[in-house]
Amino acid sequence: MAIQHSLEKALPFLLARTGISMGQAFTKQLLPFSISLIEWRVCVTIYETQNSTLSQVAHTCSNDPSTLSRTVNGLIKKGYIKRVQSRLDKRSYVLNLTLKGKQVTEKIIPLAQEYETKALVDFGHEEIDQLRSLLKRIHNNMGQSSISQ
Amino acid sequence: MAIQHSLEKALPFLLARTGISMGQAFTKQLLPFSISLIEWRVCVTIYETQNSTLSQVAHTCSNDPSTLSRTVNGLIKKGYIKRVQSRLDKRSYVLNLTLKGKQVTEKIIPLAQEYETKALVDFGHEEIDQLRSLLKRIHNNMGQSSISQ
DNA sequence: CCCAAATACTTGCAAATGCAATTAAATTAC
DNA sequence: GTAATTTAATTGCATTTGCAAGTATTTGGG
Repeated sequence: MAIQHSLEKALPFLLARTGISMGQAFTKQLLPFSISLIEWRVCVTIYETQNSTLSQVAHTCSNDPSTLSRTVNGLIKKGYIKRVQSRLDKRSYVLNLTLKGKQVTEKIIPLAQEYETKALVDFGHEEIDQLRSLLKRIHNNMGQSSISQ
Repeated sequence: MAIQHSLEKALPFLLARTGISMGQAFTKQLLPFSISLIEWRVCVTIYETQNSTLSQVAHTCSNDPSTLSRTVNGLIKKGYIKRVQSRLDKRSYVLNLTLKGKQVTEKIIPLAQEYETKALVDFGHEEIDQLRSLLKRIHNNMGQSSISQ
């Protein structure tokens, strides 16, 4: 007899596939802007938290620094980001959007908000707030505890 | 002045990074079993829903069929899965676990449950249920509405 | 003060990924 | 019944990814 287990109840599974499908759908929205999903995430992260370093962005986005290093290089080539060596820690480079990068980001933000509204079309405000808070708690659990090592 | 926007409130972002970090953490748990995260997902999907076809598994996991085609080939080589052409629709192949595949899957299931428990350490039962239901609703919204096209 | 360990970032390289094109079969329209 | 369209799966190919190794810098212990 089969072990009692259900994918429909397995949260890591539900989370992963919801994240993947949202990502795929939003990637299509980004097509006209010639910006990839990960580039968008980096831009909006820096937009929000100025003077970020690469490792801070990597932590925020849960991506590998090596991946983001290349992403940032691409964004610098596109003229969206400027990178300056930190005076406090010469191993790090402080990242900021250029005017051009800021303009692109601000053009996409409303799109992202509209997209989110559609994805959560039948959700009430309290539900959205609760979902946010649950996700943040999980992310915290992941960062601290032994499970991520 | 900056547009009003916060990553900490953007659900697609929160979802993506939570899914990514959970995936990364569980990948490490799988290391001793020499099975990748996506292989595990395929196995447990087939474990639960016997006689699945590739496209059904792809839909369940929100992965590209071409990716899963290769994953399934690998799992067949490992002797975890058997693939038989469907009599009803000769374009499809019916997938099932072999005994060996079933044994491996059943060995990992408790680990996955334990892992989930750790990730949700400070969550009550109702919170977990609610999170599940919210995620499923989003996944539904994604599948149906115009946003995924 | 100095050496060992840790951290920030980059790069090489092999593996994974996803889009596009292909083949084969089933479905729909006429 | 046949032609056109859709669907299932695979494969080629270019891109992306992430681990491991390497360099540079900082931190901590003795």
